[in-house]
Amino acid sequence: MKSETITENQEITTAKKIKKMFGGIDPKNPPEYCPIRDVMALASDKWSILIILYLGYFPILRFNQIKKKVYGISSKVLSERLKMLEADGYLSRTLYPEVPIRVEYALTDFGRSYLDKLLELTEWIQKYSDKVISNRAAYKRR
Amino acid sequence: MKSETITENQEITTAKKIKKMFGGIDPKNPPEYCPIRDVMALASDKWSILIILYLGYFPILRFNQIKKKVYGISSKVLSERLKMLEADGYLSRTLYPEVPIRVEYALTDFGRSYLDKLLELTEWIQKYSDKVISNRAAYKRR
DNA sequence: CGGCATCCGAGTAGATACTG
DNA sequence: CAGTATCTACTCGGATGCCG
Repeated sequence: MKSETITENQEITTAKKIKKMFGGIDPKNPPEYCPIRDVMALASDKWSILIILYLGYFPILRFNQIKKKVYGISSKVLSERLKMLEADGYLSRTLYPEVPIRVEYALTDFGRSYLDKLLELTEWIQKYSDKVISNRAAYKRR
Repeated sequence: MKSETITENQEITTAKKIKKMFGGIDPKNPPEYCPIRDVMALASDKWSILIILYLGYFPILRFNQIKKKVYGISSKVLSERLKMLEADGYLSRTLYPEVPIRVEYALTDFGRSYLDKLLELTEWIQKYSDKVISNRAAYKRR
């Protein structure tokens, strides 16, 4: 049957992708360290995502501007995340030694390319989040 | 200039996507609760991701099979994640009342559609994880 | 086999205060 | 303004033991 064949092909493609990935993502080799997990940890962190999204929308932002926009984040966590995101190459930090001091953050090209991927995922999640929430509510009621 | 125009268009498209999203993702309204963050929290959790990837590759898995594959996860955390992922609709849980009991987990259609999105992101991360790790090392050396 | 209950330790986030 | 320092609170994960 036609639709089954398509489905099967789709599954085979998916399986190939996953197989290719498990070389890197499978934490069994080495068991103690997996770079992909490590990179994912920062990149999928809730604060990181919001910071990257806001810098995608407002190309240049200063520390306290980000802090206001990313509702609920503390100075401590924000400065930690900014430092890590800079270290990993997602964003740039430019210091202007004026008085008072001015620091500007912006996405790098690399950061923008990640933003594109991220947007695809968050769009999907946005599209289905209501469904997920209602799934969850229905499950609780059982 | 041509390349600038393309870049600008790309930025405008990105900005539109983000703007559309901020209606849902911006935690300011309501400040106390954002469904997208909530859904993301589970969906981007490192254990959840590994579980979904393995179920993408092996269509049906039992509890202890998953536990062996997802290296390092404890029974407690695995059963928590499975319950949450089932509640949110990503996977199905089928109990066979034999002795000893048998329980099988599989992705739902919804779970598979999420897997597709997830693979796009993890492929990107896999592609660039070396770069990120070396970025990070270079940053530390400064 | 497939969990759940309990306890405990580590790490992380938040609040607050302070500084170049 | 852009952080850092310190302390506390609390969540989360791991270990263990038990049960249907």
